[in-house]
Amino acid sequence: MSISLTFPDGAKRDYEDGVTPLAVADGISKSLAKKVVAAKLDGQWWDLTRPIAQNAKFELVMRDSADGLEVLRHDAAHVLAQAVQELFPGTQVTIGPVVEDGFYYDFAREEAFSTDDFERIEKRMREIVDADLPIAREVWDRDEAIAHFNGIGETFKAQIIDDIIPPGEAITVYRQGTDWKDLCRGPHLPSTGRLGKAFKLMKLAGAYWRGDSNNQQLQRIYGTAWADEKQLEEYLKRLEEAEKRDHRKLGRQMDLFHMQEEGRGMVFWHEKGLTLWRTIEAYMRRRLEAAGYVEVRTPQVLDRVFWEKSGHWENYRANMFVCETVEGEELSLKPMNCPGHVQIFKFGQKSYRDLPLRMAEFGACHRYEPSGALHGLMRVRAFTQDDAHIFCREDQIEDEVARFITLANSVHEDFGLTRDHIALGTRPEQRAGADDFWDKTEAQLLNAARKAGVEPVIAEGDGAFYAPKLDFQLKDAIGRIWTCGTIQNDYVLPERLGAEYVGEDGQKHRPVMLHRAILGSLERFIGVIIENYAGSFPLWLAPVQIIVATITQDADDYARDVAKTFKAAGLRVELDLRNEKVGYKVREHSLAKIPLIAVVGRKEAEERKVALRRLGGEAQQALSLEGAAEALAVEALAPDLARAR
RNA sequence: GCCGCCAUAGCUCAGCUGGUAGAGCACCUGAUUUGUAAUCAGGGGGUCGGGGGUUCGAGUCCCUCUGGCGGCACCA
Repeated sequence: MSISLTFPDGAKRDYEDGVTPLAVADGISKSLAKKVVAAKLDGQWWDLTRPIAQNAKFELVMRDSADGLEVLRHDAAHVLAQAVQELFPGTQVTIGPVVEDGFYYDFAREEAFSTDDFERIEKRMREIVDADLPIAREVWDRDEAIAHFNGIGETFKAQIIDDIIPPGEAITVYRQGTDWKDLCRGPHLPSTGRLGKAFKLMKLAGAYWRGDSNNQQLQRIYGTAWADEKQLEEYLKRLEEAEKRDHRKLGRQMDLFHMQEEGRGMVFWHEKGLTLWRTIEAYMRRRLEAAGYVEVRTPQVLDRVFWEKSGHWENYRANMFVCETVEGEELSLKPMNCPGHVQIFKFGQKSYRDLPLRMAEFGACHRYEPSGALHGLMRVRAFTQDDAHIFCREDQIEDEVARFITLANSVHEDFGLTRDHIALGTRPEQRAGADDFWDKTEAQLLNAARKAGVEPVIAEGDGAFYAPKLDFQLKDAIGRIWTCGTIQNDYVLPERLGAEYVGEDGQKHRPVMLHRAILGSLERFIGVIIENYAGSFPLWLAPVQIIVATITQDADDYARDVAKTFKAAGLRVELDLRNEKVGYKVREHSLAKIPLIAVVGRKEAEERKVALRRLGGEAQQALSLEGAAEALAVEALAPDLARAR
C-alpha cells in the first residue's frame, strides 16, 4: 500500500503507508530534516513522528517560520512545566499557550515563585533539552483521562477536559520522557533536544484561572523562545529599543510632564509638554472646523440627579469621582461628555435641517480607574478627550461614519501613524437592547466602513454595552499597535435623555448619536506619539524647534537678533548664550532632541548668516538669516496648513 | 482591585554575609572665550519612601502602610 502526498509547490510523491513526516523530510535532505519541527496534513497540525495513513496535502513546518516558532514555543512551555514540577513538587499545571514573541505557563502553587527561581528553572530546562527526552503523542479515553488527572492531583487538567474540550474530540496526552505528561492538543517536537536553547524566562505575574477575577489566582511564568540564539538576541535588543522609547522616561528627560503620588493617574503638564498639547489641540480644532464641527464646552461637575437620568449612576458609578457639598448635595465629576452634549442639543428646538449636528468638545473627564490599570499617560484618571457627538437621522449614519473614517485616517497619517486595521466591536455579553437592534447597528457600522473602503476585523463581544463600535488600530514606527480613535452609533442615550428634532413631516423624531474620537484622549495620544517618534518630534510638533547657540560672547548681540527673527517667523526658539564650547552645546541640544541648532559666531554675525545643523545629521548649512527664517517657517507648518498652502 | 518585584542625592545607579552613606551626570562658584556630540578646578546637596519591630547597633533582617514597575482583571 502506498499513499500520495501533495507538496505546497504542487509536486506529488508516493510513500509507504505509515510514513512519518520526519522520514519524508529526511528523504528530501538531511539538513531539512534537522530544521523541521512539525508538519501540516491538509492544513491540520501533524507531529513529525505521527504515521500518515492517507493521501493528503502535505507541508513541512520549519523552525524559523511563524508556524514553526509556534511549535517551538509550545514545546518550551512544556519543558518549563516539566522543569517547574520537578523542582517544585506539588505544583499543579494549568494551561501553557503560545503568545506573541513567546509563551507562558500558569501554575497553581501555595508558595509564591520569585524571579530568583528563574535561574534554577532555566538550568533545569536546559538539562531537559540536553537529555533529549522523547515526546510521544497518546490518545486517551475521555473518562480515563479525567480520572487519571484527578488521580494525580492535576485537577485543572481534569477540569479542562470536562469543561472545555467538546465531547467527541480526541483527548491527546503528550508524554515527555518516561513519566512527565501533559494534556495537550499538540503538535510537539519528536524530542526535547530539538527545542534548542534560544529561550529565556522573562517575567512573573499573577493571572486568574480562565481569566476570571472571581477564580483562583495562579502564578504565570512568561518566557520567550526562538529558532536560534541570534533571533533571541535580536528580540532582546528590540525590547531594549522599546524601553528607550518609553514615554514616561522620555517625558521626564525632555521635561514634558510629571506625575506624583498625591495625584495618581493625574498629569502635571510642564511648559514643553503643554506646548506639544496646544500644538495638537490647535491642529485638531482646524481639522474639526474644516469638517463641519462646532465646538462647545460643558460643566465639569453635575448633580447626581443628572447622572441618574443619563444612566451613568446605574452603569458607571464605580468609575465616577463623586463628592458631597457642605449643603449635602451629591455631585459627580463628569466621566463622559455625551450627556452634557445632549443638553445643548435639547436647548431650544432642533429641526431636521440642523442635522447632522457635529458637536465637539475637548472635554476633560475624570474616571476612577482601578489602581492596577494606571500606566503613565496611557491610562490616567483625568484626561481630555477630543470628543464629539454627531446627532443625525438614521439614514445619515453611514455617510457620517464614512466621513469620519476619512477624517480620522488623514489625522492619524499626519502624526506618522499608519492604520493596521479597524476593529468592529460587536455586541458584548452584557448589553442593553434586543438582538434585532444589535443586528441593525452592527450592520450599519459594517456597511459604513465598507463604504469608506475598509473591511473591519470583527472583534467579537468588544462593543460598548449600548452600541457596537469601530476602533482604529494604528501601527507606530516600530510596528506596535495602538488603539486611537473610535466611533459608536448610540440609540440609547438620546432616548434616555429625550433628545428630539422636528422632521420634515412636522413630527418629533429621535436622533441617533454617534460618539466619536480621533485621538482618544490628548494624554494617551501624546504618550503614543512620544513613543512613535522616540521623542524626536517632527518640526511642527517639537516643543522647542530651534536653538540659537553662540560660539563666543562676541556673537551674543547678533544671536539675540537671530532668535528674535526666528520668533517673529513663528518658530519656537531658545537662546543658548552660555559660556560653553559649541561641541558641548551641540551635544546637549542633540540629546534633548531639538530638531534644529543655529550656530552663530563672529563669522555669521559679520555676514548676517546662520550655520544650521539638523538633528541626526552632521552637515551644516550656511544660510542667510532672513532666508533661513522664511524657509524654516514653511517647514514648521502643521501638515494641514502645509497642504493648504 | 489581585499576584510578583522594586523604592538610596534632581537623574542613573553602587553599597558583600547588619558596624550611623558613595560615584557619574545635573546644580552652584571660579578659571577658560571656545567653530559643531562632554574644558578644567572647587563646592553644596541624602531624616536611605512613611511607620513599627528585632538588635548593643538597621540603608542592609522582619511586619505594615504608601507609591512605582510587570502582568492579570478592568478599559464608556
